[in-house]
Amino acid sequence: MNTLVVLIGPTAVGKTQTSFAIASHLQCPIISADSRQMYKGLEIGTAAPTVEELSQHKHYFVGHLVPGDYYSAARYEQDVLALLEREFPQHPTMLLTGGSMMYIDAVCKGIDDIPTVDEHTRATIKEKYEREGLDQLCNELRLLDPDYYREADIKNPKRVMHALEICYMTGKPYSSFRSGKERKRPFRIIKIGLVREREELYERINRRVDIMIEQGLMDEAKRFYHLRHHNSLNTVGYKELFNVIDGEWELPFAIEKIKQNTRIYSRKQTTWYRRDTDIAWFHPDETEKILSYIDQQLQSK
RNA sequence: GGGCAAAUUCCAGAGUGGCCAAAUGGGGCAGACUGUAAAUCUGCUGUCUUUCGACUUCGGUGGUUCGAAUCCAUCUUUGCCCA
Repeated sequence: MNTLVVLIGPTAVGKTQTSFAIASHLQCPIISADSRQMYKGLEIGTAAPTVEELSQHKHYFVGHLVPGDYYSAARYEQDVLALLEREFPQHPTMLLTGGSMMYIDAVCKGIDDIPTVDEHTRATIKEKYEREGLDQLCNELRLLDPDYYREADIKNPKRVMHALEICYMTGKPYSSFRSGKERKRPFRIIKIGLVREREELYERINRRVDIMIEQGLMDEAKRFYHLRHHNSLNTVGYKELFNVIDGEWELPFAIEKIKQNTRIYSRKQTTWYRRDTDIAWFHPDETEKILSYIDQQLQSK
């Protein structure tokens, strides 16, 4: 049976190094599950694999987009499934790794088939929100999709707007597209999680941010300043430096903020993964243990 | 040496007699998550208790008052000003 090994863990925990060890062991390419490393040009701020690392291990979904390109978890799901179909004949065991929780869940559990919102609808709802406010959008949602309204996070503008976008565009309630059902995959999934003591992780985060600055994160941010309103640049490490460019923040303050926001991000990832009981947890230093765990899982059944 | 101002819960900072365990922001913690998710949003944040509630807090001490973070005295510390 074909197998997808999924390596997850909070940012800066050490996924990259471990992924190389696993990829070498399994002799397979690496599928990145990082929603920001996909964008070309953001290498420093997203701690993307280096050119050298890329030459040693074949990677998919690194730098294949340009900041400003539209992408989503649903597209990622499709793209990865298509890739796996192509790769499994040569590599019956594949490795997926990254920190984008929803992307990983989209691959492992599937995501409902909801139409992609067109530009026009998106602009219409956005304008409506800005002009009439969230309450008005909620009122409308209650009429158009009472089922979703009941369970929706109605304080979250993004959720409310998206539901309305779908209602407007399709003429059907958003909830009619939502099954919430987990998809069965035609391959086995082995989930490996990496953890460190919080203090240890924070030290690594702080150190990594300092290194990013030394490597020229500021230049990278300057290069993409003109695209700062795109979601791909609404990213820890860039948004803070944009404030420096705007003259609102001093650099040292921005650096502290990057560290802090990265710590917050790592905690959010941990919260997400905590409820996933399929994950086997290891310390990143336990490479041998991880490899033998994978072997053992591969041999079973 | 003299004068003035200030000391508030992790931090900043409101509060000037009861509606104050004390606004608001930051930070911290926990959580949600189906379409640009490194996004977006929520809750908690003195102690004990499931709730009701009880108890201890607003630099120290001592007063005034039915009642004080708020008023008075004094002490300590800090800042500013005059020497």
